[in-house]
Amino acid sequence: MTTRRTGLREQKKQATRVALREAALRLALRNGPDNVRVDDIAEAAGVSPRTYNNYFSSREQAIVAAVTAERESRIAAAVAARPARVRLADAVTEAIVEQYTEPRDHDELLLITASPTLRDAFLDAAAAIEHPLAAAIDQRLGDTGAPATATRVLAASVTAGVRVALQQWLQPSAASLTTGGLVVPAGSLPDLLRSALAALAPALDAAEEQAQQSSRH
Amino acid sequence: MTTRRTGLREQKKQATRVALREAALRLALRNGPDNVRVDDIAEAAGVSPRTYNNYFSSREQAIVAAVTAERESRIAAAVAARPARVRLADAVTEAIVEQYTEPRDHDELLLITASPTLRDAFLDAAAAIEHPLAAAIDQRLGDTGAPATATRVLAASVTAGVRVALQQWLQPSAASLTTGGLVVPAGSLPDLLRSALAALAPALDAAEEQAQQSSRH
DNA sequence: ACGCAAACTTGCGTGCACGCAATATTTGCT
DNA sequence: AGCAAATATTGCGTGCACGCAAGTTTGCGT
Repeated sequence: MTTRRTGLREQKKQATRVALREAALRLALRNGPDNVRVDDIAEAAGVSPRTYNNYFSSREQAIVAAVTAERESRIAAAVAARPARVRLADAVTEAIVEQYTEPRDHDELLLITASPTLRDAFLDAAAAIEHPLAAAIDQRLGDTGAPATATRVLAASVTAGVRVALQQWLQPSAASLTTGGLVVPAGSLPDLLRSALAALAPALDAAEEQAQQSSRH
Repeated sequence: MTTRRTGLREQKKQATRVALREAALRLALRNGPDNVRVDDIAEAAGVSPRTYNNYFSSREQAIVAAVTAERESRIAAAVAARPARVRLADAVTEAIVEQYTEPRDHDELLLITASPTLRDAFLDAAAAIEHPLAAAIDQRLGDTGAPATATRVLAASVTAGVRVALQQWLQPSAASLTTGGLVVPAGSLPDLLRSALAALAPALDAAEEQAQQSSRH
């Protein structure tokens, strides 16, 4: 019920998708991120180069997909899993922090930090949480099926907040400059996420409030 | 004082930049958006194809740049121009609505609506308001020079809200579906922008409140 | 069991983005 | 004015994304 669609076909598709992203990661770790051609990945996964682009629309996408895996759906599930009485803002924040805190292999993160191109692809991949998140938020308030504008904006904003936090985290820790004030960019990812999303809590609260008002008839 | 940097060199750069984007727009209008090769644009602007990519990093970018022009800086200026006592949320919202309402030629917008690739490029271009916006917001509250995390998140969220509004506006007006509820996607751009940004007003209010508290010593 | 239709893969061709190194132009300085 | 450093332009070469039109596999109804 998670994937829908028929059986054997989809199975094979997922298989090649996994094969591709694992091959991509393995080669990137072995040869360095810039010394991996998409032909190599395709060959290592046993498909044609053209097929690679039927699965991933850029060279970097497969590599970060291997690290990111199915984070999007797990975040949405984590939001849905929180008890209905916790604040929406807290549910979202903690679900995100939880999914970004899990003990990821550090080799892979170093790999991503290495190449600017990979960093960008990583940030782009994080944007994939937007739609699942919108669905989860929509379900928590009203669940109107058709996600209202406010819901979409909130999901997009949370996604943007996550991006900002990740940017600060990946920042090459540019030290204090001539501006005088120290910018304190570095920090632990959970802290960065929490303080980024804190700025959006009032908006989430307001939406929740409004949904509760219109539900009690 | 707007651009800094020395004189004649920068002048020529801006000239070719304008030449490129105007050539791009003209050719796109004449031949249709998909029948314009970057070599054509470069030739029409009197530079080498390689130089084109020193100015624009994608084929579509020059076309949308011709329509978008300097909207980013104008939005930032419009935010700064509002009197200091209007709510931050209102200042931002109205500045954005104002800049997106100006009587743009409709031929150009039809052009963008035509090709999916151009639509994407247009949405990407809208994201360029994020940094100017962050600067403007930062100036309005505290003006700490080093934009705080909250400021960056708010600017990113507003940008995301604008993107959602533009998406709804550009939507091919998919009519009501089997879901039963009509989604009412279409509408005037100002309305869409206002209702999208309304969802973020509480967050902007909260940030403003907090800035005022810490400023009164 | 058979066969058709839908979905997936593949090769090919085209246009594109961009690193690199050579060349040309502008700038600031004396 | 003249020169050296900084900065822009250009051609070239490589790898990549993707539309298209075969060929191949899978699913499903009868």
